[in-house]
Amino acid sequence: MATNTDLETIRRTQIITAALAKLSEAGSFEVTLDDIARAAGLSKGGLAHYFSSKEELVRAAFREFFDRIFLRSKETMDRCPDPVSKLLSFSWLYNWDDPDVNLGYPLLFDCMALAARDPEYRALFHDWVRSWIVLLEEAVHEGIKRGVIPKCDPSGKAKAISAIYHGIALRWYLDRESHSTEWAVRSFTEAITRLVQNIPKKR
Amino acid sequence: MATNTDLETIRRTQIITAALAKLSEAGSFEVTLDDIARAAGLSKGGLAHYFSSKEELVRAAFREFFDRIFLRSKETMDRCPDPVSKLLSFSWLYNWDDPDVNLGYPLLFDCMALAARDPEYRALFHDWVRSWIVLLEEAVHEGIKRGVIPKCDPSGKAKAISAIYHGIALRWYLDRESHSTEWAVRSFTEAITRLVQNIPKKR
DNA sequence: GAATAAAAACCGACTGGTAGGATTATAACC
DNA sequence: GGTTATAATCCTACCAGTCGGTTTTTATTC
Repeated sequence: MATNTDLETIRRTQIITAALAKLSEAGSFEVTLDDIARAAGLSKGGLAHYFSSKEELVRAAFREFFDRIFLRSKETMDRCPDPVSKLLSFSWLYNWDDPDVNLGYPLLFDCMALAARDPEYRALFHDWVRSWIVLLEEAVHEGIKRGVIPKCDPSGKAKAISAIYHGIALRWYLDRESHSTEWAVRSFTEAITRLVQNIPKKR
Repeated sequence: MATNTDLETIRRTQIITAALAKLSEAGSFEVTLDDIARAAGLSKGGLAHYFSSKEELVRAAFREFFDRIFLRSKETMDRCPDPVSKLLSFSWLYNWDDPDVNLGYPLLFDCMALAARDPEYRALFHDWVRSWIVLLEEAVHEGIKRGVIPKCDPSGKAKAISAIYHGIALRWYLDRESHSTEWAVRSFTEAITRLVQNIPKKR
Protein backbone atom coordinates (compact mmCIF):
# COMPACT_ATOMS: atom_id res chain seq x y z
CA MET A 1 0.00 0.00 0.00
CA ALA A 2 1.34 3.29 -1.08
CA THR A 3 1.61 5.97 1.51
CA ASN A 4 0.97 9.57 0.72
CA THR A 5 4.58 10.32 0.11
CA ASP A 6 5.05 7.26 -2.03
CA LEU A 7 2.31 8.29 -4.38
CA GLU A 8 3.74 11.74 -4.60
CA THR A 9 7.14 10.34 -5.51
CA ILE A 10 5.62 8.05 -8.09
CA ARG A 11 3.62 10.83 -9.67
CA ARG A 12 6.50 13.23 -9.71
CA THR A 13 8.71 10.71 -11.45
CA GLN A 14 5.92 9.95 -13.86
CA ILE A 15 5.49 13.62 -14.65
CA ILE A 16 9.17 14.31 -14.95
CA THR A 17 9.68 11.36 -17.23
CA ALA A 18 6.89 12.59 -19.44
CA ALA A 19 8.18 16.13 -19.27
CA LEU A 20 11.63 15.05 -20.36
CA ALA A 21 10.26 13.22 -23.35
CA LYS A 22 8.09 16.10 -24.42
CA LEU A 23 10.72 18.71 -23.73
CA SER A 24 13.19 16.81 -25.80
CA GLU A 25 10.69 16.48 -28.58
CA ALA A 26 9.40 20.01 -28.77
CA GLY A 27 11.61 22.26 -26.71
CA SER A 28 10.72 24.14 -23.59
CA PHE A 29 8.96 26.98 -25.34
CA GLU A 30 6.83 24.96 -27.65
CA VAL A 31 5.79 22.28 -25.25
CA THR A 32 2.58 22.95 -23.37
CA LEU A 33 1.53 21.87 -19.93
CA ASP A 34 -1.30 20.02 -21.56
CA ASP A 35 1.13 18.01 -23.67
CA ILE A 36 3.10 17.02 -20.64
CA ALA A 37 0.05 16.27 -18.53
CA ARG A 38 -1.39 14.03 -21.19
CA ALA A 39 1.90 12.24 -21.70
CA ALA A 40 2.01 11.62 -17.97
CA GLY A 41 -1.55 10.30 -18.01
CA LEU A 42 -2.91 13.27 -16.11
CA SER A 43 -4.89 16.38 -16.73
CA LYS A 44 -3.54 19.84 -16.46
CA GLY A 45 -5.17 20.21 -13.09
CA GLY A 46 -3.55 17.05 -11.83
CA LEU A 47 -0.22 18.25 -13.00
CA ALA A 48 -0.71 21.58 -11.28
CA HIS A 49 -1.11 19.70 -8.05
CA TYR A 50 2.52 18.64 -8.19
CA PHE A 51 4.17 21.51 -9.97
CA SER A 52 2.92 24.98 -9.45
CA SER A 53 4.34 26.44 -12.61
CA LYS A 54 5.78 25.46 -15.93
CA GLU A 55 9.09 27.02 -14.99
CA GLU A 56 9.34 24.87 -11.91
CA LEU A 57 8.53 21.70 -13.77
CA VAL A 58 10.92 22.37 -16.58
CA ARG A 59 13.73 23.12 -14.21
CA ALA A 60 13.08 20.05 -12.16
CA ALA A 61 13.09 17.96 -15.29
CA PHE A 62 16.40 19.37 -16.46
CA ARG A 63 17.97 18.87 -13.08
CA GLU A 64 16.77 15.29 -12.93
CA PHE A 65 18.16 14.54 -16.33
CA PHE A 66 21.54 16.06 -15.64
CA ASP A 67 21.78 14.07 -12.45
CA ARG A 68 21.05 10.93 -14.37
CA ILE A 69 23.68 11.66 -16.96
CA PHE A 70 26.22 12.49 -14.34
CA LEU A 71 25.60 9.23 -12.54
CA ARG A 72 25.97 7.32 -15.72
CA SER A 73 29.19 9.11 -16.54
CA LYS A 74 30.56 8.30 -13.15
CA GLU A 75 29.65 4.65 -13.38
CA THR A 76 31.18 4.29 -16.81
CA MET A 77 34.31 6.03 -15.67
CA ASP A 78 34.63 3.95 -12.53
CA ARG A 79 34.78 0.84 -14.64
CA CYS A 80 38.01 2.03 -16.26
CA PRO A 81 41.17 1.01 -14.44
CA ASP A 82 43.71 3.60 -15.51
CA PRO A 83 43.43 7.38 -15.50
CA VAL A 84 43.87 7.96 -19.21
CA SER A 85 41.21 5.47 -20.17
CA LYS A 86 38.95 7.13 -17.63
CA LEU A 87 39.41 10.39 -19.47
CA LEU A 88 38.52 8.65 -22.70
CA SER A 89 35.53 6.76 -21.34
CA PHE A 90 32.86 9.04 -22.72
CA SER A 91 32.50 7.59 -26.16
CA TRP A 92 28.97 6.51 -25.32
CA LEU A 93 28.09 10.17 -25.83
CA TYR A 94 28.46 9.54 -29.53
CA ASN A 95 26.13 6.66 -30.02
CA TRP A 96 22.95 7.19 -31.98
CA ASP A 97 21.39 4.07 -30.55
CA ASP A 98 21.64 5.23 -27.00
CA PRO A 99 18.31 6.43 -25.62
CA ASP A 100 19.93 8.92 -23.27
CA VAL A 101 21.72 10.42 -26.23
CA ASN A 102 18.60 10.84 -28.28
CA LEU A 103 16.70 12.28 -25.40
CA GLY A 104 19.54 14.28 -24.01
CA TYR A 105 21.03 16.44 -26.70
CA PRO A 106 17.90 18.41 -27.47
CA LEU A 107 17.51 18.99 -23.76
CA LEU A 108 21.06 20.14 -23.45
CA PHE A 109 20.71 22.56 -26.33
CA ASP A 110 17.59 23.95 -24.82
CA CYS A 111 19.23 24.36 -21.48
CA MET A 112 22.13 26.19 -23.02
CA ALA A 113 19.87 28.55 -24.94
CA LEU A 114 18.05 29.29 -21.72
CA ALA A 115 21.29 29.66 -19.82
CA ALA A 116 22.48 32.25 -22.29
CA ARG A 117 19.91 34.63 -20.80
CA ASP A 118 18.59 33.28 -17.55
CA PRO A 119 20.90 33.11 -14.52
CA GLU A 120 18.87 30.28 -13.00
CA TYR A 121 19.56 28.06 -15.95
CA ARG A 122 23.12 29.24 -15.99
CA ALA A 123 23.41 27.93 -12.45
CA LEU A 124 21.92 24.63 -13.52
CA PHE A 125 24.39 24.36 -16.35
CA HIS A 126 27.22 25.36 -14.07
CA ASP A 127 26.39 22.64 -11.56
CA TRP A 128 26.26 20.02 -14.21
CA VAL A 129 29.51 21.09 -15.83
CA ARG A 130 31.10 21.30 -12.43
CA SER A 131 30.21 17.76 -11.48
CA TRP A 132 31.62 16.53 -14.72
CA ILE A 133 34.82 18.50 -14.27
CA VAL A 134 35.33 17.19 -10.76
CA LEU A 135 35.12 13.69 -12.12
CA LEU A 136 37.71 14.35 -14.80
CA GLU A 137 39.87 16.30 -12.45
CA GLU A 138 40.20 13.35 -10.15
CA ALA A 139 41.33 11.19 -13.01
CA VAL A 140 43.86 13.78 -14.13
CA HIS A 141 45.14 14.07 -10.61
CA GLU A 142 45.52 10.36 -10.30
CA GLY A 143 47.30 10.27 -13.64
CA ILE A 144 49.81 12.82 -12.45
CA LYS A 145 50.38 10.92 -9.24
CA ARG A 146 50.97 7.73 -11.16
CA GLY A 147 53.27 9.52 -13.56
CA VAL A 148 51.26 8.77 -16.71
CA ILE A 149 50.19 12.37 -17.12
CA PRO A 150 52.71 15.21 -16.97
CA LYS A 151 52.45 17.76 -14.21
CA CYS A 152 49.84 20.39 -14.92
CA ASP A 153 46.86 22.21 -13.46
CA PRO A 154 44.35 19.34 -13.13
CA SER A 155 41.36 21.63 -12.95
CA GLY A 156 42.19 23.58 -16.09
CA LYS A 157 43.04 20.39 -17.90
CA ALA A 158 39.79 18.76 -16.83
CA LYS A 159 37.83 21.74 -18.03
CA ALA A 160 39.55 21.62 -21.37
CA ILE A 161 38.86 17.91 -21.78
CA SER A 162 35.25 18.38 -20.88
CA ALA A 163 34.90 21.29 -23.29
CA ILE A 164 36.42 19.24 -26.08
CA TYR A 165 33.91 16.46 -25.54
CA HIS A 166 31.16 19.01 -25.57
CA GLY A 167 32.36 20.77 -28.70
CA ILE A 168 32.70 17.58 -30.65
CA ALA A 169 29.30 16.42 -29.43
CA LEU A 170 27.74 19.62 -30.71
CA ARG A 171 29.02 19.12 -34.18
CA TRP A 172 28.34 15.43 -34.21
CA TYR A 173 24.74 15.92 -33.21
CA LEU A 174 23.82 19.03 -35.14
CA ASP A 175 25.79 18.56 -38.31
CA ARG A 176 25.70 14.84 -38.62
CA GLU A 177 25.98 14.80 -42.36
CA SER A 178 29.55 16.02 -42.18
CA HIS A 179 30.56 14.79 -38.76
CA SER A 180 30.46 11.04 -38.54
CA THR A 181 30.63 9.03 -35.37
CA GLU A 182 34.02 7.77 -36.45
CA TRP A 183 35.23 11.31 -36.79
CA ALA A 184 33.89 12.18 -33.37
CA VAL A 185 35.53 9.24 -31.63
CA ARG A 186 38.79 9.65 -33.45
CA SER A 187 38.87 13.38 -32.78
CA PHE A 188 38.20 13.34 -29.09
CA THR A 189 40.58 10.47 -28.59
CA GLU A 190 43.34 12.21 -30.44
CA ALA A 191 42.76 15.62 -28.91
CA ILE A 192 42.56 14.37 -25.36
CA THR A 193 45.40 11.90 -25.70
CA ARG A 194 47.64 14.64 -26.94
CA LEU A 195 46.50 16.96 -24.22
CA VAL A 196 47.76 14.59 -21.55
CA GLN A 197 50.99 13.65 -23.27
CA ASN A 198 54.41 15.00 -22.56
CA ILE A 199 55.22 17.89 -24.80
CA PRO A 200 57.52 16.65 -27.54
CA LYS A 201 60.98 18.13 -27.66
CA LYS A 202 61.57 21.03 -29.98
CA ARG A 203 62.05 20.07 -33.57
CA MET B 1 17.63 60.08 -54.62
CA ALA B 2 17.03 56.60 -53.46
CA THR B 3 15.59 54.16 -55.92
CA ASN B 4 13.03 51.58 -55.02
CA THR B 5 15.55 48.89 -54.41
CA ASP B 6 17.73 51.11 -52.33
CA LEU B 7 15.01 51.85 -49.85
CA GLU B 8 14.11 48.22 -49.64
CA THR B 9 17.71 47.31 -48.92
CA ILE B 10 17.99 50.02 -46.31
CA ARG B 11 14.82 48.94 -44.59
CA ARG B 12 15.69 45.29 -44.64
CA THR B 13 19.07 46.00 -43.10
CA GLN B 14 17.40 48.22 -40.54
CA ILE B 15 14.95 45.51 -39.66
CA ILE B 16 17.52 42.75 -39.55
CA THR B 17 19.81 44.81 -37.35
CA ALA B 18 16.96 45.42 -34.96
CA ALA B 19 15.92 41.80 -35.15
CA LEU B 20 19.42 40.62 -34.27
CA ALA B 21 19.55 42.88 -31.26
CA LYS B 22 16.17 41.78 -30.00
CA LEU B 23 16.74 38.14 -30.80
CA SER B 24 19.97 38.20 -28.90
CA GLU B 25 18.29 39.87 -25.99
CA ALA B 26 15.19 37.77 -25.67
CA GLY B 27 15.55 34.68 -27.82
CA SER B 28 13.53 33.73 -30.84
CA PHE B 29 10.55 32.42 -28.91
CA GLU B 30 10.16 35.27 -26.54
CA VAL B 31 10.74 38.11 -28.93
CA THR B 32 7.62 39.49 -30.59
CA LEU B 33 7.22 41.04 -33.99
CA ASP B 34 6.09 44.17 -32.25
CA ASP B 35 9.36 44.34 -30.34
CA ILE B 36 11.37 44.04 -33.50
CA ALA B 37 9.20 46.46 -35.43
CA ARG B 38 9.51 49.08 -32.74
CA ALA B 39 13.25 48.60 -32.46
CA ALA B 40 13.49 49.08 -36.20
CA GLY B 41 11.37 52.23 -36.01
CA LEU B 42 8.43 50.65 -37.76
CA SER B 43 5.03 49.33 -36.95
CA LYS B 44 4.03 45.71 -37.14
CA GLY B 45 2.28 46.38 -40.38
CA GLY B 46 5.31 48.06 -41.83
CA LEU B 47 7.44 45.14 -40.85
CA ALA B 48 5.01 42.75 -42.46
CA HIS B 49 5.57 44.58 -45.69
CA TYR B 50 9.15 43.35 -45.79
CA PHE B 51 8.96 40.01 -44.07
CA SER B 52 5.89 37.91 -44.44
CA SER B 53 6.40 35.81 -41.34
CA LYS B 54 8.33 35.69 -38.15
CA GLU B 55 10.04 32.53 -39.27
CA GLU B 56 11.31 34.18 -42.40
CA LEU B 57 12.63 37.18 -40.56
CA VAL B 58 14.34 35.17 -37.88
CA ARG B 59 16.02 32.97 -40.40
CA ALA B 60 17.17 35.90 -42.47
CA ALA B 61 18.58 37.52 -39.37
CA PHE B 62 20.52 34.41 -38.39
CA ARG B 63 21.89 33.97 -41.86
CA GLU B 64 22.98 37.57 -42.01
CA PHE B 65 24.76 37.30 -38.71
CA PHE B 66 26.57 34.11 -39.58
CA ASP B 67 27.74 35.66 -42.81
CA ARG B 68 29.10 38.59 -40.91
CA ILE B 69 30.96 36.41 -38.47
CA PHE B 70 32.37 34.31 -41.24
CA LEU B 71 33.68 37.35 -43.05
CA ARG B 72 35.27 38.62 -39.92
CA SER B 73 36.89 35.27 -39.27
CA LYS B 74 38.26 35.20 -42.75
CA GLU B 75 39.68 38.68 -42.53
CA THR B 76 41.34 38.02 -39.20
CA MET B 77 42.78 34.81 -40.48
CA ASP B 78 44.07 36.35 -43.68
CA ARG B 79 46.13 38.76 -41.66
CA CYS B 80 48.15 35.87 -40.22
CA PRO B 81 51.19 34.89 -42.22
CA ASP B 82 51.81 31.28 -41.25
CA PRO B 83 49.36 28.36 -41.17
CA VAL B 84 49.60 27.57 -37.49
CA SER B 85 48.96 31.13 -36.41
CA LYS B 86 46.00 31.15 -38.78
CA LEU B 87 44.59 28.19 -36.90
CA LEU B 88 45.09 30.07 -33.67
CA SER B 89 43.68 33.36 -34.89
CA PHE B 90 40.26 33.06 -33.32
CA SER B 91 41.03 34.37 -29.88
CA TRP B 92 38.74 37.34 -30.54
CA LEU B 93 35.93 34.88 -29.92
CA TYR B 94 36.82 35.07 -26.25
CA ASN B 95 36.65 38.78 -25.68
CA TRP B 96 33.89 40.16 -23.52
CA ASP B 97 34.35 43.63 -24.90
CA ASP B 98 33.65 42.62 -28.46
CA PRO B 99 30.16 43.62 -29.59
CA ASP B 100 29.90 40.69 -31.99
CA VAL B 101 30.65 38.38 -29.12
CA ASN B 102 28.01 39.83 -26.87
CA LEU B 103 25.45 39.83 -29.61
CA GLY B 104 26.49 36.57 -31.13
CA TYR B 105 26.59 33.89 -28.49
CA PRO B 106 22.95 34.11 -27.49
CA LEU B 107 22.08 33.95 -31.17
CA LEU B 108 24.27 30.94 -31.67
CA PHE B 109 22.74 29.12 -28.74
CA ASP B 110 19.30 29.85 -30.02
CA CYS B 111 20.19 28.63 -33.44
CA MET B 112 21.56 25.41 -32.04
CA ALA B 113 18.48 24.77 -29.96
CA LEU B 114 16.37 25.30 -33.04
CA ALA B 115 18.67 23.16 -35.12
CA ALA B 116 18.28 20.30 -32.68
CA ARG B 117 14.73 19.90 -33.97
CA ASP B 118 14.24 21.84 -37.17
CA PRO B 119 16.03 20.68 -40.33
CA GLU B 120 15.94 24.20 -41.77
CA TYR B 121 17.97 25.53 -38.92
CA ARG B 122 20.18 22.50 -39.06
CA ALA B 123 20.96 23.45 -42.64
CA LEU B 124 21.76 26.97 -41.56
CA PHE B 125 24.07 25.69 -38.89
CA HIS B 126 25.64 23.27 -41.31
CA ASP B 127 26.41 26.01 -43.82
CA TRP B 128 27.99 28.16 -41.22
CA VAL B 129 30.09 25.37 -39.77
CA ARG B 130 31.05 24.33 -43.25
CA SER B 131 32.34 27.73 -44.22
CA TRP B 132 34.40 27.87 -41.10
CA ILE B 133 35.81 24.41 -41.68
CA VAL B 134 36.79 25.24 -45.24
CA LEU B 135 38.75 28.18 -43.93
CA LEU B 136 40.62 26.07 -41.40
CA GLU B 137 41.09 23.25 -43.84
CA GLU B 138 42.97 25.52 -46.21
CA ALA B 139 45.30 26.55 -43.45
CA VAL B 140 45.91 22.95 -42.44
CA HIS B 141 46.55 22.02 -46.02
CA GLU B 142 49.01 24.81 -46.43
CA GLY B 143 50.72 23.79 -43.22
CA ILE B 144 51.18 20.27 -44.48
CA LYS B 145 52.56 21.55 -47.75
CA ARG B 146 55.03 23.73 -45.94
CA GLY B 147 55.99 20.91 -43.63
CA VAL B 148 54.98 22.64 -40.40
CA ILE B 149 52.03 20.34 -39.85
CA PRO B 150 52.40 16.56 -40.07
CA LYS B 151 50.53 14.69 -42.78
CA CYS B 152 46.92 14.10 -41.88
CA ASP B 153 43.37 14.38 -43.11
CA PRO B 154 42.98 18.17 -43.35
CA SER B 155 39.23 18.06 -43.33
CA GLY B 156 38.93 15.93 -40.22
CA LYS B 157 41.59 17.99 -38.50
CA ALA B 158 39.85 21.24 -39.41
CA LYS B 159 36.59 19.93 -38.05
CA ALA B 160 38.25 18.97 -34.80
CA ILE B 161 39.89 22.37 -34.43
CA SER B 162 36.64 24.11 -35.12
CA ALA B 163 34.80 21.92 -32.63
CA ILE B 164 37.39 22.63 -29.97
CA TYR B 165 36.95 26.37 -30.42
CA HIS B 166 33.23 25.90 -30.17
CA GLY B 167 33.38 23.71 -27.10
CA ILE B 168 35.61 26.07 -25.23
CA ALA B 169 33.46 29.02 -26.27
CA LEU B 170 30.42 27.30 -24.83
CA ARG B 171 31.94 26.91 -21.44
CA TRP B 172 33.55 30.30 -21.45
CA TYR B 173 30.29 32.02 -22.23
CA LEU B 174 27.85 29.99 -20.19
CA ASP B 175 29.91 29.15 -17.15
CA ARG B 176 32.02 32.24 -16.91
CA GLU B 177 32.51 32.03 -13.19
CA SER B 178 34.65 28.96 -13.54
CA HIS B 179 35.99 29.42 -17.07
CA SER B 180 38.09 32.53 -17.34
CA THR B 181 39.22 34.12 -20.55
CA GLU B 182 42.76 33.14 -19.70
CA TRP B 183 41.69 29.55 -19.36
CA ALA B 184 39.91 29.71 -22.69
CA VAL B 185 42.84 31.15 -24.57
CA ARG B 186 45.35 28.88 -22.94
CA SER B 187 43.19 25.82 -23.53
CA PHE B 188 42.45 26.31 -27.18
CA THR B 189 46.04 27.28 -27.88
CA GLU B 190 47.35 24.21 -26.16
CA ALA B 191 44.81 21.81 -27.60
CA ILE B 192 45.17 23.02 -31.14
CA THR B 193 48.92 23.35 -31.01
CA ARG B 194 49.21 19.79 -29.85
CA LEU B 195 46.77 18.64 -32.45
CA VAL B 196 49.02 19.86 -35.23
CA GLN B 197 52.29 18.71 -33.72
CA ASN B 198 54.22 15.62 -34.58
CA ILE B 199 53.33 12.77 -32.34
CA PRO B 200 56.08 12.39 -29.75
CA LYS B 201 58.02 9.15 -29.76
CA LYS B 202 56.96 6.46 -27.36
CA ARG B 203 58.15 6.93 -23.83
C1' DG C 1 6.85 72.24 -63.66
C1' DA C 2 2.51 71.75 -61.88
C1' DA C 3 -1.34 68.33 -61.79
C1' DT C 4 -2.75 63.88 -61.57
C1' DA C 5 -2.66 59.00 -61.50
C1' DA C 6 -0.58 54.86 -59.82
C1' DA C 7 2.13 52.33 -56.85
C1' DA C 8 4.70 51.51 -52.87
C1' DA C 9 5.39 52.00 -47.96
C1' DC C 10 3.39 52.13 -43.76
C1' DC C 11 0.13 52.26 -39.77
C1' DG C 12 -2.69 50.39 -36.14
C1' DA C 13 -6.78 48.13 -34.96
C1' DC C 14 -8.76 43.69 -35.18
C1' DT C 15 -9.06 38.52 -35.15
C1' DG C 16 -8.46 33.92 -34.03
C1' DG C 17 -6.15 30.91 -31.61
C1' DT C 18 -3.33 29.47 -27.77
C1' DA C 19 -1.59 28.55 -23.38
C1' DG C 20 -0.68 29.32 -18.46
C1' DG C 21 -2.76 29.66 -14.44
C1' DA C 22 -6.90 29.79 -11.34
C1' DT C 23 -11.22 28.13 -9.92
C1' DT C 24 -14.61 24.93 -9.24
C1' DA C 25 -16.36 20.25 -9.28
C1' DT C 26 -15.82 15.41 -8.36
C1' DA C 27 -13.86 11.22 -6.86
C1' DA C 28 -11.00 8.45 -3.65
C1' DC C 29 -9.39 7.51 0.59
C1' DC C 30 -8.55 7.50 5.45
C1' DG D 1 -16.58 14.08 6.97
C1' DG D 2 -12.59 16.00 5.93
C1' DT D 3 -8.45 15.73 3.40
C1' DT D 4 -6.09 14.71 -0.79
C1' DA D 5 -5.89 13.84 -5.66
C1' DT D 6 -7.61 14.67 -10.02
C1' DA D 7 -10.62 16.43 -13.64
C1' DA D 8 -13.13 19.85 -16.12
C1' DT D 9 -13.82 24.60 -16.99
C1' DC D 10 -12.94 29.14 -17.14
C1' DC D 11 -10.39 33.42 -17.45
C1' DT D 12 -6.99 36.32 -19.10
C1' DA D 13 -3.10 37.80 -21.51
C1' DC D 14 -0.60 37.50 -25.39
C1' DC D 15 0.79 37.33 -30.09
C1' DA D 16 1.16 36.19 -35.22
C1' DG D 17 -0.92 37.38 -38.96
C1' DT D 18 -4.53 40.18 -41.62
C1' DC D 19 -6.65 44.02 -43.58
C1' DG D 20 -8.70 48.53 -44.52
C1' DG D 21 -7.13 52.67 -44.87
C1' DT D 22 -3.53 56.57 -44.97
C1' DT D 23 0.60 58.69 -46.26
C1' DT D 24 4.53 59.04 -49.16
C1' DT D 25 6.92 58.26 -53.28
C1' DT D 26 7.24 57.62 -58.18
C1' DA D 27 5.55 57.90 -62.85
C1' DT D 28 2.87 60.20 -66.31
C1' DT D 29 0.68 63.68 -68.71
C1' DC D 30 -0.15 68.18 -70.23
